[in-house]
Amino acid sequence: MDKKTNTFIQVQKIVAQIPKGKVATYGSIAQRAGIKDVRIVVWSIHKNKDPLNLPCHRIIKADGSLASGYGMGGPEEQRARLEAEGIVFDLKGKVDLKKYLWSE
DNA sequence: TCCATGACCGACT
DNA sequence: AAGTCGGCCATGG
Repeated sequence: MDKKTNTFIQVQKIVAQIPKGKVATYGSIAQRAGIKDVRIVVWSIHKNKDPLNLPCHRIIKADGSLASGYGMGGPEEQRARLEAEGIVFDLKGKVDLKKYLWSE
């Protein structure tokens, strides 16, 4: 419960604030969290055991493509969840970051 | 305590 | 255009 939780909370709080129908990239979250490395964000989410409070399916890569290694049934599961929220994928299987990227 | 790894991103060649 | 490398934070063995 020391600094590890501190960083964890940063990411958790930000991710939890992602509005429905929007997506965020690792880099954006890292920047918002004040972290200089996206790895911390990755670690926080990947190590997270509570996906209910952390919509990791809304987190994608900077290219607009879905993250790999999704441990919930594969990218198709993630895509289905995003589509259910109104996110549309192009023919390349990517998300239109210009429209769906969560920017405040 | 040191070494290696991680659901990534950006810049450079 | 595509491949390579560094970044710099935390975890696990």
